[in-house]
Amino acid sequence: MVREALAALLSLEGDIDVVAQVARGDEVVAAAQTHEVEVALLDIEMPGLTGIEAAGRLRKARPGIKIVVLTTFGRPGYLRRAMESGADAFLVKDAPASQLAEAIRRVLRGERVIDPTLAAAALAEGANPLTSRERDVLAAAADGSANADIGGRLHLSEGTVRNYLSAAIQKTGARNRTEAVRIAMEKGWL
Amino acid sequence: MVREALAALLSLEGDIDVVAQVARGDEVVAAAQTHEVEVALLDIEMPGLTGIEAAGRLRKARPGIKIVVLTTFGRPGYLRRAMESGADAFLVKDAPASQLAEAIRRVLRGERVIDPTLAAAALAEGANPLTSRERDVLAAAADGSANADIGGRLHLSEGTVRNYLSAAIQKTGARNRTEAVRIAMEKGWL
DNA sequence: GACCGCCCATGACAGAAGTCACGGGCCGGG
DNA sequence: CCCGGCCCGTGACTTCTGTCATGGGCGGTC
Repeated sequence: MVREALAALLSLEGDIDVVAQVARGDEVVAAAQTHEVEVALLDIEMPGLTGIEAAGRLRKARPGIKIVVLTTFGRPGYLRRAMESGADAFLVKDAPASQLAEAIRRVLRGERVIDPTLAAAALAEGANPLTSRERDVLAAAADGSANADIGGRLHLSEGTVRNYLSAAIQKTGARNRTEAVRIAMEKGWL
Repeated sequence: MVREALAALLSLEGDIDVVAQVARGDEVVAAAQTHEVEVALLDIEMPGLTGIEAAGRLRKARPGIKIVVLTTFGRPGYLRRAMESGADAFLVKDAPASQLAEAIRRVLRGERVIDPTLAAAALAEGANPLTSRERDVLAAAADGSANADIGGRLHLSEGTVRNYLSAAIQKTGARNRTEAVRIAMEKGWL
């Protein structure tokens, strides 16, 4: 519904045509192959593939297409990963609607468009301090699984899970796993 | 942005006029007083007041206005509470856009509009089994606070917090507080 | 008045979580 | 080659969680 509404909004702009829409991240590249696309507008939260992953694949498959990433959550880590995946613009959904069409026009002129507040936050925070395994374990702990379950799922001993979680708790500055998950989520580290 | 886009979408329908928009739940009633409103379209996740709370106040202040509740999350508990607050329709955002205008027309004809799948889920699940205090404690535990912190915030002893949490864990069928929070959230019990 | 459910509390106990020290293997950089 | 970081593991220890039994007070209902 939101996608169709945004499409309607963009269609009202005289200089913008919506040539294709897909509901899933893993349908993005295929749609970009079969239509004349100048700009792709991607949401991060999508079934199939996230918008960030889709951006990376689209960049590889069709480097000429400009990419605008749109998301509900202005998490600095999202911004960082989106830009690393080749996005040309990064917008949050609570920005005014006028910025959307404007961002599309600007990326077509070769500019990069980023919310300045978010850019500052991303820079201030530095890179993701979690190692690959720490992220895995923390993500597995997010749903409330016990250490033994996580170990089983990731083929690790229970003690190792404890150690990784302890490290993640230290690095996030949290006081337990639940807080660590929340903080890592907010920063976009997961 | 989403709100403006939905407004644009609805404006394209010949028989619908968007006469007012607000960004916060606590501005809904005031806007309904100063405009000629037949139908109010409310999102649940809003700053200030939730759409459900806003629906209740609007129903009291202006009983004649039809209320359509729109939400990202199709949680049965949301549906239940929305209907109890006097909503005439309940839609999820991942429904096709055409349903939105259609729902507005139907509530104006006096009908109630509810996603049948969601209605079945709400009925199958029964009412919220958590007591008021269990909800309070569970909500306070959601961010990862320790029992002692929760007790301090809610003016309870640590042991009492433990007891309420234990009860909530039983009732949700969870195996620890984190899972209990997740389940209660999914069902819309918080 | 007896009963029930909710509220709040205490104490005891088993188990899970979190910290710390320590070890080995692997790989890349100076 | 040595060092550092990441990976994976063990063992010991403290603290926090979760469960259970048990109690009193309060408000409803039959």
